[in-house]
Amino acid sequence: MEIATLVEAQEPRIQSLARADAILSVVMNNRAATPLSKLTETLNLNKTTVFNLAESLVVLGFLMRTSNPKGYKLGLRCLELGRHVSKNLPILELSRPVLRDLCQSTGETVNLAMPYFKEAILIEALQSQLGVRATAYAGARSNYHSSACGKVLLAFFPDERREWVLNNIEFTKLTQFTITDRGELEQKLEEVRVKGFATEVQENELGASCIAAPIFGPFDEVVASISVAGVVHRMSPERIAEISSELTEHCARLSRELITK
Amino acid sequence: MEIATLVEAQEPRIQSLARADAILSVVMNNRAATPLSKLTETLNLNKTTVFNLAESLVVLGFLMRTSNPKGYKLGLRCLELGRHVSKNLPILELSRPVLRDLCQSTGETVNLAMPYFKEAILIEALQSQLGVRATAYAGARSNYHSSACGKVLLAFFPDERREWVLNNIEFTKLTQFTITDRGELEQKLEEVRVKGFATEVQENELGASCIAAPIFGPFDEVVASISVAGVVHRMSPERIAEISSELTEHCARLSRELITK
DNA sequence: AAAACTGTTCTATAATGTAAAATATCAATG
DNA sequence: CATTGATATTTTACATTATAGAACAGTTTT
Repeated sequence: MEIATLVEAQEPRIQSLARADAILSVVMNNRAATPLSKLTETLNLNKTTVFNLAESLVVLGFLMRTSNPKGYKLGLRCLELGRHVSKNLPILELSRPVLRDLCQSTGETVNLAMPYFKEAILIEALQSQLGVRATAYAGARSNYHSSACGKVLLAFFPDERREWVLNNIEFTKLTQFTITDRGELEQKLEEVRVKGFATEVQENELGASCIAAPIFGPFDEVVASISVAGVVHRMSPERIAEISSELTEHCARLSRELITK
Repeated sequence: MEIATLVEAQEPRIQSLARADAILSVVMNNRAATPLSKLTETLNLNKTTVFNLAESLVVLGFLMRTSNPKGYKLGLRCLELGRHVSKNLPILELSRPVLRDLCQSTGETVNLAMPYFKEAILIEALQSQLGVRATAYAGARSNYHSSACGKVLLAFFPDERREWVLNNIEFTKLTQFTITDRGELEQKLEEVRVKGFATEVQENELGASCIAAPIFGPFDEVVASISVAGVVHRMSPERIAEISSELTEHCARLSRELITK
């Protein structure tokens, strides 16, 4: 089977890189500074191993040491690299004005997402100015099975890639409305392809509702999606229809612009 | 409040991490996608070594493979980590409105910088709306000896750290006005400490001029600096005086807010 | 069609990363 | 203020892993 040769299914060839990356993940997911002890126990690795890796990451700028409380947190090298990525993402530059427009016209939170490994990742997130709003932040990951922006991406992936994702993700139940059955999800994805956009009502988070449309690249591949997220009671069927038509229009234009670039 | 320190002088303990980081640097500094061959020749490493490292970085998301032209570019994992850093930098959140204010009131480009290793790094950069403007982008590094935001940081570092920087940086001559003599720079830094802010006139780039003031943390350590950069002919002595007083005021307030956090 | 170039796989080996033990540092408690 | 316990480093020896050479495959150039 060729599925095994998908880049994403492979194991990293260099062990220490995989471990260093795991350290960064743990540090990232810890609100407070992460002490060495916590790292070793979560990663189940030898003290010295983690210590040497972490200290190297400090020297390289990926981690910083904090002294009160003693531990590690993410360093400025991450920021440097991250900024370079966003600076060189044509889709991001291209869609920024669109995101602003949408945020303005709908008053809701607007996100730009791209496919990652087993999740989508938010590249940009403009917060609604309303008091009660969907909260999202750039850099956050978004489930393929429960979020609107994830579902559009998944729906329009080439079959092989969609298969791979469906085979590899866990259908985590986030609310009572989350789709946890693969067959059911595949059916919904078919609908998404027909309609040209995806919706999600409290499947990801209670009280929140979301609409998303796809952006295609020069080879007709989905490269990103834009989503509008709001509080569920503001999202009447009429409003959803309204927003989705505005959204799909914008996304279609962005796709065209991407092709001519 | 936690204070973070940089361990700058040491070598990374894990070779493969150092090499992976070097790969990321090369890829970052290449405008176009970087092919394997270019990586191996710039790093002077064996083909296979670089290949294994790079492929691992792909699997982990730090790099992406491009097919036209064939090569590597930075991946979304960098973005994910970078966003997490900025999301958790209190100084950034705190100063964002100040940066906006300054950008509005002066009409010039405004930057927030933090100390990195042998350079400062721009955490945020708000571009002036004027046609002719100083260009800067978040994630970019800024020299300690030639930029205003670098010089303020350096000026207010504890002696030991300033010593370390002065001993380790190269005084690269960027324009005919760049200070390339250590003694001269140290004298200027003394002035900076007396005045409370730093200026720079075409030392970094011909035609550009810059003013910067320091932000202090809870232990009276410089943690960041804000700079206002503009085209040199717009920066008359009077205007510099004007801007610097506004700037130092803002920075002093930010310092106070940081202390009480 | 051949040659030159770039990227990838295979394999042996030495160097590197690893982990155990020893030491040091710090915090908490009697 | 000593004593214990917890956490963080350093040292050291060894085994595994990363490495590089060689062979192979896949492209592009001539």
